[in-house]
Amino acid sequence: MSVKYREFSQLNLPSIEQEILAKWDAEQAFEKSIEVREGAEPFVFYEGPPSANGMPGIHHVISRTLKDLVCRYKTMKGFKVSRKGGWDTHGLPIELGVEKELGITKEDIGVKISVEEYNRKCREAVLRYKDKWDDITKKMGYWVDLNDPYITFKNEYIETLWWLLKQLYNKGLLYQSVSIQPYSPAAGTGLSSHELNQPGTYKDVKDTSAVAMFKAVKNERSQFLFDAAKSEEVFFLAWTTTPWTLPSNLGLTVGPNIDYVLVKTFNPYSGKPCAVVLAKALLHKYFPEHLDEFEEGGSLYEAINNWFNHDSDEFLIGNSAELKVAFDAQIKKKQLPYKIVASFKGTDIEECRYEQLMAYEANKETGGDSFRVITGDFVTTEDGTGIVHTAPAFGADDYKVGKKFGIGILTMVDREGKFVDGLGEFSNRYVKNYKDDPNYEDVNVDISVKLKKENRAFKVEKYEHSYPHCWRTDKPVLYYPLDAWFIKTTEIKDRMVELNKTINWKPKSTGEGRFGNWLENMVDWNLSRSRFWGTPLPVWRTEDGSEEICIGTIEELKAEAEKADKALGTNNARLTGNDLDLHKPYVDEYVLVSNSGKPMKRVPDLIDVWFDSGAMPYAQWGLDYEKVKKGEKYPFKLPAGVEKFEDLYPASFICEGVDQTRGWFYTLHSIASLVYDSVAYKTVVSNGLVLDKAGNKMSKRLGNVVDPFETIGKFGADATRWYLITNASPWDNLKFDIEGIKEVQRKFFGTLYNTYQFFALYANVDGFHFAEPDIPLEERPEIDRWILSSLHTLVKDVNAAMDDYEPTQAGRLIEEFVDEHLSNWYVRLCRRRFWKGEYEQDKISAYQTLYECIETVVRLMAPVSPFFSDAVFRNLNEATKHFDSQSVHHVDFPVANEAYIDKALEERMQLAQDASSLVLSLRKKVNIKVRQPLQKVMIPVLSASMKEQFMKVEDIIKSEVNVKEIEYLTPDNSFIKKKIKPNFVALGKKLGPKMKAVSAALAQFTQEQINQFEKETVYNLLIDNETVPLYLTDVEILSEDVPGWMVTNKGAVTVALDVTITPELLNEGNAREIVNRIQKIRKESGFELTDRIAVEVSDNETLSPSITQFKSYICAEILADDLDLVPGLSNGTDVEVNDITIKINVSKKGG
RNA sequence: AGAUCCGUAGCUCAGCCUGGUUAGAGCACUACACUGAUAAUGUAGGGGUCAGCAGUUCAAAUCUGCUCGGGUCUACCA
Repeated sequence: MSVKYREFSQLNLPSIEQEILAKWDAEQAFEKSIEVREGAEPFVFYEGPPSANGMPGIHHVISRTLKDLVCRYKTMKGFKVSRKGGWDTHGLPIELGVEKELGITKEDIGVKISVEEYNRKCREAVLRYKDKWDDITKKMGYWVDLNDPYITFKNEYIETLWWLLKQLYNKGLLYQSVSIQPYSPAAGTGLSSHELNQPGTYKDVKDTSAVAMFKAVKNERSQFLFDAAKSEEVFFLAWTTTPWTLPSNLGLTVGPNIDYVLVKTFNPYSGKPCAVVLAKALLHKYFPEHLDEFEEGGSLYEAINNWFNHDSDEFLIGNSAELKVAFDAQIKKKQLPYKIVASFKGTDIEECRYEQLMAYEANKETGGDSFRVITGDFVTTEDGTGIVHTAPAFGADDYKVGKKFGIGILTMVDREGKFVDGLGEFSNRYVKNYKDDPNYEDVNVDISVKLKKENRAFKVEKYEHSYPHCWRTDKPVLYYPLDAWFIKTTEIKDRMVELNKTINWKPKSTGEGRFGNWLENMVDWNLSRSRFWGTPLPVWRTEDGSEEICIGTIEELKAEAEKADKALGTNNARLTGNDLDLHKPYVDEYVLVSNSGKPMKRVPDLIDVWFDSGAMPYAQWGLDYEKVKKGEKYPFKLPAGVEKFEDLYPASFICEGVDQTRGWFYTLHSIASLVYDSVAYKTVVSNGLVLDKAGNKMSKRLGNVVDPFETIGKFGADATRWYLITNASPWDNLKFDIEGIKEVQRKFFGTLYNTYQFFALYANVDGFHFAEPDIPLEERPEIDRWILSSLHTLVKDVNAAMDDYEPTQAGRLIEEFVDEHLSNWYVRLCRRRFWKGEYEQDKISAYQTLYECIETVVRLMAPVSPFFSDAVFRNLNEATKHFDSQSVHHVDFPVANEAYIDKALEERMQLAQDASSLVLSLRKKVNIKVRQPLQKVMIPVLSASMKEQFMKVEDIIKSEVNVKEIEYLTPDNSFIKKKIKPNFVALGKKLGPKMKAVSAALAQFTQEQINQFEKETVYNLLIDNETVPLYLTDVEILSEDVPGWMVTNKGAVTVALDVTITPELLNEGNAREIVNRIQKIRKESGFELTDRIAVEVSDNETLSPSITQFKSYICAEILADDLDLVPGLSNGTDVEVNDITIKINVSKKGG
């Protein structure tokens, strides 16, 4: 039984992957990877459902690679990792897609197309690209169960959502209220934040803004203002960019800790004296810092100053025509004379009252205790006056603060965007030009003019700001109170913050910053959506809203439906058959009956699709009626082989793009917190975006989208995955560049491939099958022990990185090992061991060592690059049967054996590498090729342990750089020149400020001083007339030079090379050259590695002595039985050795 | 506007948490070498105001603050 290691014909990752894919299919490798862990501790993974109505992009490949590699890793670590796929099927993008396809808009639904038909189209559209998704999933090697995915539009799924909603309803956490939402009067519909975030919706527009004057009512609370002003009129200044909201004004909000001032001044339009309140910080927005041309001591100055201090509003200037002219000029220049007469905090004017600014018939009744000064944290002093005009109907902040203080609500604008009746001259006018009326006159201007005339405007100007517009009509949006259903997340905000602290966020900052911050500023979750294709809210109500029911299951719906049929004679029965559908329009046809016998209809709302996905931990399994009836905590179906829901919940790990922070991550977290007082996931990885190579976001519009099918087809999933993972941390944005994949393919996979091919080539020749028992570590040569030590260090580090969800680090470590250690040092130095000599201990040790390295590496990289690792693993394992497993994905992840790790050994190999590299660079400098042997290298060693370290790797250095001997120069040797420099870390702490002087003094040390220091181990340095004792640990002494030799150094390693070529050395060099030429001929002639040859060489006076002297060496190297010098040899190949041309004739023996 | 990440060689990234005096890799470029791993490999070279400014310190790419630039999310608010 001699199974050979399969050799690859070439490194073609895509074709290797196809082969492996076929095997996985045939062997059911994925299913088996879960089976082999049956009974093991579960590692719970949740798949964030993608929406299959768009094509998969390369950015999907990165997050799915992360998901996959963690799951594969955990599987190899012995966990049972079930992976149920899922599809997100509701939501606006799907509706928009269908509308685009049909060429219709929302208005057409119910007119040109029935809701039924529309929803049927949506249902068809949602899985349009499912095939493509399945295909990319398979091709990229993402192991997830696609046979039984959860689909959010299915009745079972929706039913579970209903059940969850009912839990919230029963806890009193689901309520209806008004909310201030973006609303497009032109389109007559509310807009979602998604719609508001469409490109181009925010436009810079110039609006008429006004600072209005709200007249304070004199009472106990405000008395101090009137006293300070010595006036009968005091005004609060408040700014608005939407004057049309002024008739709906009900309050003025100030910042509790903001400083305000009361200023005595004049109205800039009427010139009338007045006293106004505004934030101190914004004073100079309205009043000049210097009153130029308002001379001190002038008569106008006197008059106004007099007025400032006067205790009545009587206008002093009016008596003098001359002063009046000067005053008018002053006002016209907007150089308002003013005087601060009081300073106070926002809290000091809280609860002051003011007169309604624009009182009409329609806004008489306000439904609250209106026209008060209230406080809110959202007030800033960046703009306006620091006093916020508050119209609760038209701003989310306004609404919130208004509700808190009970100031009522007025909605003086109807849904078409025009003022209601009863607002005098403004009644029925559009607040913006919603109808494209060419004669539209801006009502905001008219309001401002009116305020000016009434002495109630302090400043009116055009103000440019960015304002949202409806993406469909291009008309400005307004914020408008609409009925909506909410989940009272704010009630458990503190608990959610607390639970969040137990979640392991990668990276940490997203959890603490972005997510933590979001939780801190949480508002109630607005569930309502006015759409057609989505999960309906399961609440039925009587017409007057006095009675309602929340339905939790299909059974409950059926029972209620039947009850209604009996009580009201309705025909619900037609809906409850087998084709029952919980979507619109069917669900809206149910009429249920209230306790008092009244009919109830479903409220029109659909729910936020984020609830769909956030509920997937529960809804993916569906409800188990038995458990529902028993009132179990987790009444969900369980898949085969799972005993309890706790084995499926919460997730050990989830992973999505960082854009899901306030999406899926949030909704999972809130539903789990609300319903189960639990986290939904213990670890969450949020990956960054994939940008194009210039750092731009990929978008269809820019045409810089990378097609994952093409990339994977061309370079392979493994190279793509490896590139995505190792190039940047998952949470950093990735600049995707095809060149990077090519590099990974060439450098990493190419090297590993070469290493394997090399191994297979010789192992097949020697018939190595790992049949022999493991050679004990201590019997293996130094270099074997070294690579094994490095390997186990690697295993340890990779385990640590993977456990910490740092696959980038893990991948980079593996790369470095394969390139630097395994290929570039171990294999290169050990090549001869594989093709020279008999099949005995040293050779077997080499095979065993290299085998272990390759096998371990492929197991380490299997999570990231599942295909190639499996291909190599299979090739190895088929020959050795090391593991009783077909696939690398069914075996355990390597565990480091500490006994193999020898840090001193790794260190000295580093010394050997450094020393070799230095000698090679010296050879290069003097142009002596490595094949030419040299006599001696001298290495200064600064300590006994350093010498010992070097001696252990001496042979390696000698053969690597082709020198005969190494001589060590000890510190007492006067031959080397030393250099001393401070040990900054140690000395810095000790000396502090004297550091600089000591450093300078050390630089001046002579060889004698250094030697003296070394001998006495202490040196008293005189710095600034102060003795500073230095010890050897305070400094570093390095050898710098060996006079008369070729010297170079790197760090602590210095080498000196004897470059003399003696005739003996030259002969040996020549012999090696000849070996080299003959090997070349062998190869060109296409001989087998094992073929024996006979060689004839033309006699030459320079080279023949070399050949004669090293004949046996040459013969051994080239597998020659005969080597003859033939004078005047005529046939054979011309070969040049050190500028001499000779002829060589090589013939195969026995052939 | 707020939060957050990022800014180091032409490009992609280490180093920063824990401050220490020649700031590293790979790619690309240039030159040379090697040729029984060969669609490989080695050696050498050029290439850096560590985004900028200020501070802390004997010492700052590293710690602090601010500014600028880029990305993302949230908001758009009088």
